[in-house]
Formats: sequence, structure tokens, C-alpha cells
Amino acid sequence: MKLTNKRKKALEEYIAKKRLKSTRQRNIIFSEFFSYPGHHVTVEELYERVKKLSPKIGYATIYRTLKLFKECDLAFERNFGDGRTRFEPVKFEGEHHDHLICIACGKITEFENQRIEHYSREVASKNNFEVINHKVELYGYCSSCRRNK
Amino acid sequence: MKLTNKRKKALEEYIAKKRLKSTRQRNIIFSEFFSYPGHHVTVEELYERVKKLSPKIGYATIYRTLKLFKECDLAFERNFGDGRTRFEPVKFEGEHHDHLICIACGKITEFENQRIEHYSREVASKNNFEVINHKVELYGYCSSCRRNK
DNA sequence: ATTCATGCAAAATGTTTGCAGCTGT
DNA sequence: ACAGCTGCAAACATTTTGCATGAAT
Repeated sequence: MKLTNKRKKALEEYIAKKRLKSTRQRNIIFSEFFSYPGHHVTVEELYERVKKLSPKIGYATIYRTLKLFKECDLAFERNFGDGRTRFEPVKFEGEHHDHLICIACGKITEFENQRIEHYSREVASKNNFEVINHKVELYGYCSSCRRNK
Repeated sequence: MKLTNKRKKALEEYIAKKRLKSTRQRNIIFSEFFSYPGHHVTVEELYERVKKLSPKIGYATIYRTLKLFKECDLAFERNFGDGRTRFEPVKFEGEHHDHLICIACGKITEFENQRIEHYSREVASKNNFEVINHKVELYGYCSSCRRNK
């Protein structure tokens, strides 16, 4: 089953369970959010994109819908320290996505590393902790911004 | 040399280098920040603590001083997704401090894991990236909040 | 018919800035 | 004396909320 469909299904189940409603706005935000080309979209970026399809939409709906996605573990909130909150799709099994963040120029490089994953899971299970998402973020100076190259 | 002294020295050197000034407020904030019992203090918590020692202090000074600490790589900004920015001392060599964060009750459990450290450093060096700080954060449900125990 | 969602505007929250006066060098 | 710092208040940015209307069940 395709990822998007899995997600759609998860959302629909949550909506049914909680007796919420499926609306045009939620569907638009869903498709824009999960098809966003870069990961970690800001609220403003998402708002602008959605506005093109549904010009009367307000920020409140974006916020409320992202909150809904968070509640059903489909979206995840991040903050890289530049003051703008970003959201990204929660990864399903087998997807990885960690970050190197340059504190000088703000460049974000993604990487994945199975071993880090592995030991993270080990720590979690020792603590009887059920992991929904994880972050590995390394902050520092990227190759262009290093002080002593 | 004690950690606090190392930090004090780092700050003094930065102040000297940049021709800044050592002030009563900065010293108070320094000692409150680095002696804060929990890690990751919020701006508000720090403000309240400092206010007891220096009642006329304003939020602006706290913000400006934390920014100063960030500039000299003594403090680090975090955000666990609850809307409040938190700051913590940057760890020196040999200190580790990663997190399990419960998305239901907000409980934060610290852990350290040398292997995660190790592989993180490896990824960084492959990317010619100079790491100043890192985060490993696992988000999910703690043992008390797990849905299926 | 009922319950929930939306859009708008207002309010709340968190953070930054301008400036006059004060302090450290 | 000078440059930088502080405290205050105002400005700003982001997020949340109240409410009347509209849409989905």
C-alpha cells in the first residue's frame, strides 16, 4: 500500500473514531502537507500553498489541522532554533531522516544512519518507552562555515 | 579545572575579545543559569530565579544574555514542541545528555549512550561538519502513558 | 437536526527593539 | 569620556481563542 494511502487511512480512522468530520479544507491541507517537496514545512509556507487552492482559508485552520495531524501521529513538530516552527510527516517504518544543522548559515543536511537508529530503539525499549518519532540533530558548523578548516 | 570555572573563563575571554563588558546582571544570570538544577530551563523560569536576586531585571536582559551565551557556545536552545523555548548549558567533552520525551504527559527522561555519540560523530566527520552540540530525542509514550502495555 | 469546522478578528503569548539613562572600562 | 549595558515600554511575530456562520453527518 502506498504511503499516502496509509496516511489517509490513518486520518480517516481517527476522524471516524473521534466523530470528527472530513472536510474539503482538511483534505486540501492533507494533500499539500504530505506532498510538500522539502520536508519540514513552516506554517506560513503551508498556508501560502493551501491558499492557492482555497483562497479563503485562514491561519487558524492550518494550525488546527496540523494539530489534528499531530494527534493522530501523522505530523511532527520541529524547531531548529531559528524561531520558525516546522512540521513534517511522521516517518513510517524504514524511513529515516536525521539532520546536520549549521548554526552559522542555517543549512540543513539530511542523513540516515541505521546504527544510530538501532541504538536509539534499544535505549527506548530499556525504558519501556514506545517511540513514535525520533530526532537526531547535530548542530555546528558546516563545511563552508567552519572556522578552522 | 571545575566546569563552572571553565565556562566562566570561556565567557570572560569572549567578553574581552569582543570588547564587551562584565556586568552584575551577566554574572547573576551566569551563575543562575549554570547552577540550575534541572537542565533545559525556560526563559521564564530563569527570569523568576534571577529576579529574586536582582528584582529590577527585565526579560530583555535575560534574552540578551542567553543570546550572548549562545554566541560563545556556552548555551544551547532547545524546543521540545510544547511552545516554550528552553536553554541548557552546552556539554563539554565527556558529558552526554539525550532525551526521551513523552508526548502524552510531557515527562522528559535523560539518558546517555556512547554508541549513539560515536556514530553521530562519524556521520559529522564524513560531512566535514564541526559539531558543537547534538540532540538525540525520542518522542513517544512513556511507560505510564503507553496505550498497549 | 445536530454537531462539528471554518473564517474572521481579537486576544494571548513569546521575543525583539528603540531609546534614555546608567555602568564598566 | 566613551562604548556598551540595562530597564522599560512599545513593537513585532506567532499561535490560540471566541463567536457567528456554514458544512458534514
